[in-house]
Amino acid sequence: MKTRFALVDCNNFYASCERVFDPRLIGRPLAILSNNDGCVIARSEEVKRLGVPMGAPAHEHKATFEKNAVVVMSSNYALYGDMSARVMETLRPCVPTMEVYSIDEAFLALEDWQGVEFARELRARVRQWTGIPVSIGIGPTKTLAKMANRLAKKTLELGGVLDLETVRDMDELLSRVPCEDIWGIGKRLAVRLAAGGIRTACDLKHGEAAWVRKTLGVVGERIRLELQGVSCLTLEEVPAPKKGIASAKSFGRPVESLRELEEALATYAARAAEKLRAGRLLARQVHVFVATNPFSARQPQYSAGAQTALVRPSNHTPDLIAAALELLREIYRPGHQYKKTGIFVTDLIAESDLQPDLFDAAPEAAGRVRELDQIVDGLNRKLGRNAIRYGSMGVKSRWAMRQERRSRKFTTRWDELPVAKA
DNA sequence: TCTGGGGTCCTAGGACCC
DNA sequence: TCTGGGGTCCTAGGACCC
Repeated sequence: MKTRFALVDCNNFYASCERVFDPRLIGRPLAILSNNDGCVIARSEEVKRLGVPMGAPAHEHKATFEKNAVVVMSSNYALYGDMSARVMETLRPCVPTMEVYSIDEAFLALEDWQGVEFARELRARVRQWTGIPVSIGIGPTKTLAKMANRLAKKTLELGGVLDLETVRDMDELLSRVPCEDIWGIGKRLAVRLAAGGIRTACDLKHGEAAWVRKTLGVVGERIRLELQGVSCLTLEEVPAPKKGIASAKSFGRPVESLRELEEALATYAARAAEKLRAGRLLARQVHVFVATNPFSARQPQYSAGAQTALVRPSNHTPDLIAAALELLREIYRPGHQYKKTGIFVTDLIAESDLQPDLFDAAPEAAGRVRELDQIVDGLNRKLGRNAIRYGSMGVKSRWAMRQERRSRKFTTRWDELPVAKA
């Protein structure tokens, strides 16, 4: 039995989520912005056709947006995360195994009989159950399934589905795919390949093994084999345990005072602690960084980081805040216009793997600490993020990111449910 | 004026050990 | 006066992904 992979990818995912809950957006050009309303991170087809590239700074395209009546929205991750879960749960029972690859993509392992017909039905089912349109690419390796998916999305006549088994001349097809469109090859590697005369997926597939290995390392060699149909990347059904958890954000406006940096960093540290607890993990290392705005050429630049080990692995909010603020005071230099700060916790272990320590607080005290965290998490889930917070996180948050046009949390908060009028 | 956030994997080089 | 080589672990930096 030969293995075949399908890649299911939601079309313009964030834009599609918004359209499910506001049908007036259907057919209108729609752009979704990153945190801080900074970059364009999702575009409806209409916006793609206007030539606004992925990741473009929003302010550079303001005129295009105005001229074409583009609806511009802030991103709403609570909504997208929940819609993603619905899509994944729709797919899961239809195949023997699957890997959730990102918020809007899943690799499926297919049985022999599952081909174009199956993919069409699956596509219709996801559309009907969740409102989200998807494209499906099928191939003998993950890299080829990914490529099939891109082509399915781009070629309207295919109806959103392409199985490479139905393609007669693979080399002809591969010769129309430039290297930088191959999964795993970015701009830099494409330049290196071009220096050796390799410009298309077909060139790479037939490239000389030793040269590819030397130029791109094992990563490139794997891709070359995958293009030949030799599967090197397996389906990761169970997600690998996390190695680190980050929480970092740019400010809505520049920040100079230590006091405000501390508030922001304490807020991110609390968020990191919350994520640790959600995954039943403890961190041993805490890294902190600050940076000025790298795009601001006229201002003096400063960026710095520092790290420390916690006395005992922890996911308790005050522990992380204390460690983070101490590091911040080490690296803070007055007189700079800071744009960003963040925390990164690493060296993670499962709560259940913690070795008891001779000097640990009495068990009942540790239990109370855990209970306090659980109460805070519970209230914040119910009342909204940071409804209950530590004093060091501040109240006014003048540094908070901009999010001027966010839709409601239609599916995850009772008080933001959509209202239907009959 | 305005340029995201959260991850992964690989490699090279240094420290250290035997 | 002579002064190895192989293995492992760690870290920083680069490249990629969505």
